[in-house]
Amino acid sequence: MKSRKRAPLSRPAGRPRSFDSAKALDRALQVFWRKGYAGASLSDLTTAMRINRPSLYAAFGDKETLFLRVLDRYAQGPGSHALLALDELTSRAVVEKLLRGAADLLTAPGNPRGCLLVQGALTCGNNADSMRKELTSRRTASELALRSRFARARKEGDLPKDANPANLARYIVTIIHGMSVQAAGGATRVELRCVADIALQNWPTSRVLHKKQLGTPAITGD
Amino acid sequence: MKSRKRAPLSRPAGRPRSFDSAKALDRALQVFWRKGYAGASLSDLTTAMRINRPSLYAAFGDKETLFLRVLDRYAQGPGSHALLALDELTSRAVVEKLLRGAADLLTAPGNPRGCLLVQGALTCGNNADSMRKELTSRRTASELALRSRFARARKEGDLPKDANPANLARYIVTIIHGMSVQAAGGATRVELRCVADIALQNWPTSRVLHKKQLGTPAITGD
DNA sequence: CTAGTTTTTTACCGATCGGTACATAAAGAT
DNA sequence: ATCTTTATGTACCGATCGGTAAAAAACTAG
Repeated sequence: MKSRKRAPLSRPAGRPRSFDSAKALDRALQVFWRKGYAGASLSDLTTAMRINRPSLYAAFGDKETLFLRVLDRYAQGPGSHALLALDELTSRAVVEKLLRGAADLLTAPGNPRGCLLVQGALTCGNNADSMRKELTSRRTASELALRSRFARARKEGDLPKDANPANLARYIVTIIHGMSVQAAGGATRVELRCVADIALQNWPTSRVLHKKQLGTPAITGD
Repeated sequence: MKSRKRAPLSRPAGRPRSFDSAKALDRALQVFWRKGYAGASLSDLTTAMRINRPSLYAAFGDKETLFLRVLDRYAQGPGSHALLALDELTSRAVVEKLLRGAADLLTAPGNPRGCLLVQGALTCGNNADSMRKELTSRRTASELALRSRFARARKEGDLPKDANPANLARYIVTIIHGMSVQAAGGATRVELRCVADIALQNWPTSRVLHKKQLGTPAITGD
C-alpha cells in the first residue's frame, strides 16, 4: 500500500521524516480529546504519536501550537458536521442535523466521549488559561454562525417574525454543550438522541410554511 | 467582632487552631470552583485559605479528601437549590425553580462562573481520574433524583401518562450542564434565563389540570 | 515551674511537568 | 569521498507538582 522510496522530485535536503505528520496529528487529537489540554502530558502525546520529544517540537512547535493545530484538525474532521449543518435548507433541518450529528459524534465508538471544545479546557491552572480562552472563542464563533443562520431563516420566512435568532442559537448550543457533559458521564447515543428529539419537538415553524398548524403538542420525552 | 481568648469550657489540650475551619473550607471551595480539581494547586489552596501546607493536611487530609468535603459544602450551600427544587408542588414548578436557580447560581456575582460538578473535572490526567468519576457519580445522582420526582408527578397526574420521566430528567440536566458551559464562556444571567425560559416554554402539562389547553405555541426565543 | 499534647513553621522529599542541548544518523549536493 | 542539512535518540534542565519530617510555638494538666 504505502509507496516507499518514492522521491523523484526535488526532495528537500537532509534526513527525511520517519513518521507521517498527519497521522501523528490525529493521534495527538485522540490524546487531547480524551484528557484535555492540561491533562495531556508531553509523555502521553509522544507515546501516542510514536515520536520522541524533539521531533514533536521540530514538527509542531510547542504544546500550545500543537493543540491549536489539533483544534483545526478537529473542526475539519470529526466536528465538520457543525459547519455542514448550516447549509441545510430550513432552520429545522439545520437544528436536526446539528443535534443528531452531535449525538452521534459525542458517542462515536473509537473516539473519546464528548466535544473537544468543551472537554479541552473548561477550567485550568494559570498556565493553560490562554487555551481555555481559545476554546471559549471557538465555541462562541459557532454560536454566532448559528445565530446568523437563524437570522437568515427568519428573513426568508423559514422562522416566524417574532423569533429571536440569538436566543434560539444560544438554546441550541447550550443543549449541545450539555450533551457533551452527558456523554463524558457515560450517556449513550440513544439517550442523547432522545434529548435531541425533545429539543427538536417544538421548534418554531413559520405559519407561512405550515398554515394549518395552530399549535404544537407539549413534549413528553418520548 | 471575633471573640478571642474565650476558652472557658474544657478546651482540648494542645495548641489551638489559629484559623476558622469552615471559612478555610469555603475559600478552598472558591479555588476548586474556579480552577477545577487538577487546576487548583496546593499553593493556590493554601494561599487562599490563609493556611500553610501541613495545617491543611492535619485539618482536611490530602487534596482528594479536601475536594470531597468541598463538594459536600457546595451541595449544602451554593448548590442547595437543586435539592430544594424537588419539593415544589408541580413538576413544572420543580423545573422552573431548577432552571431559574441554575441561571442565578452559575452567574452569581462573587462566585466563579459555572457549576462545580461540571467545571471540577470533565477531563484530566491519570491522577485525577477518581475525582472525575466522583463528579460524574454526583451528577448522575442528581439526574436520578429528578427522574424519580417526575415519575411521582406522572403518578399524581401532574404529568401526562405518556410522559417519559427518564428522558425528561435527562433533558433538563443536559440543559443545566450546558448552561454551566455557557456561563464559563461568559454568558450573562439574562442570557441563561432566556435559555431556561425556552426550555420551559413547552413543558408538558397534564390535561387533567389544564383541560382547555389544546396545544402550546412553538418556541420563539423570546 | 515541668511534662504532655497539638498546631504552626520551615525546609525539604521524589516525581513529574514542559522544554532543550548535544551528539549521532540519514539524506542530498559537490 | 566530504560537506551541508535535517531528523532522531539520549540525556538533561529548572520549575512545579503533591506530600512530609522535624523543630519551634502555644496551649492544658500536674
